[in-house]
Amino acid sequence: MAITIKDIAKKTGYTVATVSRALNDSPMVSDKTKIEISNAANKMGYVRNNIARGLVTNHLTTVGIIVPDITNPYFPRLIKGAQDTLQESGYNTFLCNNNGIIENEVKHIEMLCSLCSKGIIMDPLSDDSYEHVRKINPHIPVVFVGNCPAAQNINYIAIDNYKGGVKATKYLIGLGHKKIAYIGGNENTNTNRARFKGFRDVMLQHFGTLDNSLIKFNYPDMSHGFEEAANIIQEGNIPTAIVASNDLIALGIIDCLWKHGFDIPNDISIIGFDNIEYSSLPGINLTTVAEPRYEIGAMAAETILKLFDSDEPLPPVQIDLDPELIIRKTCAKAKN
Amino acid sequence: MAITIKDIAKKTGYTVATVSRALNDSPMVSDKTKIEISNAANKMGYVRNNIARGLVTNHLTTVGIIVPDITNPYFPRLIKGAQDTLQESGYNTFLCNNNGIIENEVKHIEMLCSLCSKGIIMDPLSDDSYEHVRKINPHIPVVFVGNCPAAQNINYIAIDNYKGGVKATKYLIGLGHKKIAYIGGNENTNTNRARFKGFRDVMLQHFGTLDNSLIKFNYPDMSHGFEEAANIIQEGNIPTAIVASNDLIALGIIDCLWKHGFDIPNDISIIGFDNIEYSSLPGINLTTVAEPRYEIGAMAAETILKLFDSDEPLPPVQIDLDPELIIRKTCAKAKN
DNA sequence: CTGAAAGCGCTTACAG
DNA sequence: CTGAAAGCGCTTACAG
Repeated sequence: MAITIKDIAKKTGYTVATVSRALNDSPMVSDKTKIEISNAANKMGYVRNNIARGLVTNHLTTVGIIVPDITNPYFPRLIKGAQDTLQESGYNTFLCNNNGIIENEVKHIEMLCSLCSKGIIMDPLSDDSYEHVRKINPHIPVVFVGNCPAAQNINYIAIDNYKGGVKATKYLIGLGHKKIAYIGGNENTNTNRARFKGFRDVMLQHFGTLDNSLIKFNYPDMSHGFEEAANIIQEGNIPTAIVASNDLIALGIIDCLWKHGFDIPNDISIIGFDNIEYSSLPGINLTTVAEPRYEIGAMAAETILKLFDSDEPLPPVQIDLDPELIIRKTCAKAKN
Repeated sequence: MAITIKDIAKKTGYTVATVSRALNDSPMVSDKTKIEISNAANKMGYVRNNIARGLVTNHLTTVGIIVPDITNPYFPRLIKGAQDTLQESGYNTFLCNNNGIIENEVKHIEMLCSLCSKGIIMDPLSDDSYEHVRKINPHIPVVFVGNCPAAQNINYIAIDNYKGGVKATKYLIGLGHKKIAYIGGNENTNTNRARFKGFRDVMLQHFGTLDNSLIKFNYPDMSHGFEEAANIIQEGNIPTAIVASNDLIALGIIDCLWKHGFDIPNDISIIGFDNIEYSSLPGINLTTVAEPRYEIGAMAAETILKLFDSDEPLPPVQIDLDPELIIRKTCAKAKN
């Protein structure tokens, strides 16, 4: 159907070997021949079958990206950062969404390997994610983004989430808050544990105790942020400030508090995590701990590219970027 | 490196042909043999090389999705709709972002074809997009989403954008507005032309004339929406309402108007298009013309799946969904 | 600088 | 029900 190097060989009178070499700009073939062959190829509308090529070279210029949920605005920018960098080097990306379901994650790893992807960039769902990859393919380069499983010798690019939790909590305490709630996401991930640990350590250090009724965990999206805020309100033990483990949760909390007639920030202060685009929207103005997502994606891509190019195993790349506190309008001084 | 059917054949004593058949659950092989072989495969950690398989079957279970910009929240839900459906049928997706640049779109089409994708779902950048695909591959199934090139016999799933433009404009006129501005996106796309045409026809029909100084086109994102709103304000000819050709533009307009001290909706009403998630946010509450993006993605996937399954050419699938006006809080009656 | 040949991992008529 | 063989479209030592 499609035209192949065999067709070009027939047309030009060379063998497929020479055609292949010419098309790959091999130094072993004369310029004259290269020109002749590439002209014929263009004229005939040839497009290389990279699948066949991948079969013999044993890898494709394809890398897989696995994220939990592309509709969480956290991810598109990260993905774009990775794609822009990868594309410059001629790599294409398979994108997989697992919707937070571990079986899907495993299935995607398998599929990526079976499609001969050269590497995987992923935001892992659990501490076992690295093992899952290694069980399926002992050698494929992997770099984790945003979150990293608690494993040794892995590559990851993330922010220092513990420090972020500390920063957010200290900021609120500096504003005079004492009764601070925490609404977090999936506890299986290092990211969520670290953010919460930062919160907990600072609270313990300042007040010597933690009010467990003000600590909630749930799926990290708007509707569950809304739900947990409603739970807190219903339980009647109202905090003066809330730390949300991501902006989506924070948005859900804001929605809920507004619907219950609370004034933000005068009744309750809110701080989020991630600094997604919509947090800076007029009308939202969420104070948050920023994560440079585009850069994380780009750095992950650069890292995996380096792994591709190197013959020897490289020391693990483990980067904890400094989280930046973005002060907008959802936090105010505590009233006495 | 990885284990192949050859290894399994050696281990079990069958030939690769039988192993291949067994693994594909062919009716030509006995259950006993199937079990024996699949046990061995599992024990050995076999994962099928789909690249090799694709080479001989001449297609992979891969479909490409091409969109302008994944960070526009319009797309993630559409992509998810397509992916969820495709995944159920065992298809994986290549995702391509072209950032609105036509050369990138062409490059992506080539790459998808060279990687033997079985079909392409795309939001085209121009009327030529269909020809570009056909030039590279005369037969690959394509379905357009959201926007469709002005070509015959193509498959597309979209909303009736003309009707959407009409609805938005009539709603504003019903509220008593006369001086209505229009801030639109990329004029190369049918979508934008149709939305604007709806606006223009209604305005002409009601007022007999159009104020060209209140009509702007630019790249469809927040910052350019902001920019064009600023232009209108600076020119001093202030409208009482603005139609934005998408929600992102509307958000930029709102940001700009607020910064200039306007009250929305009392000074100026705003209506958008798309109903992205963030338009319903507390603090935003954008009135908009909804596009059921997840469903569009899912329908596109179903359509392409049908094309895969059919031997004869199918009549083109051309679906214009009815756009729904979502009334929230950014439009008010015009003051006299 | 070019060719002949083997092979990447799989599938699939053709035999038996 | 199973095997032997050809082939998918490409690349790459090995010769010359």
